[in-house]
Amino acid sequence: MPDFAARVLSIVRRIPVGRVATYGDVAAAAGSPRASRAVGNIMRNCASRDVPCHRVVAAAGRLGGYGGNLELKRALLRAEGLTVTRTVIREFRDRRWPSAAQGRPGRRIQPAARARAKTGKSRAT
DNA sequence: ATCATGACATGTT
DNA sequence: TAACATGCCATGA
Repeated sequence: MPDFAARVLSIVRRIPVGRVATYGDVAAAAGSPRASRAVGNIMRNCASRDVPCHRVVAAAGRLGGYGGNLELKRALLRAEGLTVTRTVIREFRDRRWPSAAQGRPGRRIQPAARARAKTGKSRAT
């Protein structure tokens, strides 16, 4: 269903200059907050140059990946007025996409995912 | 507290 | 089916 992809592209295109969004944010805006991987995949295609895939970064302000030209991504970000360190963006949460809820009042837990995330290993006591 | 690892979730290719 | 430019949580060191 290309809808998702189209939606993602549309969203990424709406990212203003000097601002960045995470795959998760884009995915969430696209309708599936868990489809961050899908977003990355779609970006990888980068069918449209109108899509500033370089403005899409990983969580925590990390750049994430960029088809072998990761430094290019950093350069682009810096060129937009962002401050990027070796691995993360400074003031990231301050430069986050306005629509992406800057305020993160604690992380919501997902009982479902968490229940399976236990790896089934021996848990303490 | 931080880094790394394991596992699952979600969608496209 | 498996891989991927991820994310989140919990655990282990």
